[in-house]
Amino acid sequence: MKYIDKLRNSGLRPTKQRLQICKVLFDTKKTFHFTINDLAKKIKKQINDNISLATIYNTIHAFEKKGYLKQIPINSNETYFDTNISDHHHFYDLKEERLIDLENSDVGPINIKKKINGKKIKSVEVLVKLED
Amino acid sequence: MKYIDKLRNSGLRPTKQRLQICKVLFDTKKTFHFTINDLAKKIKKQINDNISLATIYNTIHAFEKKGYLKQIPINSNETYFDTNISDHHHFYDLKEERLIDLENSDVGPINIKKKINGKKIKSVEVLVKLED
DNA sequence: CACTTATTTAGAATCATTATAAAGTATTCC
DNA sequence: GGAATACTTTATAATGATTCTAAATAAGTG
Repeated sequence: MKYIDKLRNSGLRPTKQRLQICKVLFDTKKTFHFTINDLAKKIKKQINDNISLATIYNTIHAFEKKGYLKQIPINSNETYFDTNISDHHHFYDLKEERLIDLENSDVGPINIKKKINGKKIKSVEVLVKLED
Repeated sequence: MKYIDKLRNSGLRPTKQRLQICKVLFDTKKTFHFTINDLAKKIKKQINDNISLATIYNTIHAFEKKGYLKQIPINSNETYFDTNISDHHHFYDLKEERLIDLENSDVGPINIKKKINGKKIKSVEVLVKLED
């Protein structure tokens, strides 16, 4: 029922589909990275039920807007999301096309000295590209 | 003739189209960010000649592979490129969907403490998202 | 339960990017 | 210079992720 409350509290109706997606995304101790395509496969495997692709897109975007997911800035034809919404960074292994978490403690503090008038910093994200 | 040599030296034939694209990209003191669509418009305006979109894609990818351009990691439906290939970072103004350079001196040194076995760091890129 | 509003859905539409394959151009070697 | 070869360009088609549409369904409210 924790997901029912979570959804209700953010103004999202707790539908069967959203609850199933919550389960796949958040019913695990480990956080993970995924694309919509990854997620669709995972859903198909874990729940014995079909959720329309459009619904997966809608839900992921709603969750991202509510702050339950983060997009990872990376150049790829697919959009990557992260269930780890804490302030942290990523390695990207160019050869294996794989994202690896960098804990905040793995990166020294980042000091942005420049200011832009009337703008606030919303996030600071570091992408470290790896090669062999 | 500098572009002819530049291209030849990297194993690319100096074709008319590539030279024209070089002119648009590199014949200016200022570096800039662009998408393929931006660039196509710029080419149309600056040279009175048509270059096929396929050629623009081919050329930009060739230039990126040779290190004359960098892709900017950002979530957008279009790929952003940068003629500034030096080690530097970006602000991204979410509202105006605009990229702004952060000189290396605007960002304190970034210390990546974690190591991945057998992998070398190729680049470290910081994206600072701005909101109002 | 009736009513309003949000959500789901299949399929179509969109749009950036990549593939194709034929015509054109640069390079090489004589 | 003039083949022969290899690389490029090009228009167009294909691909593939994402978004749109509009009808059907489900949730919230009184």
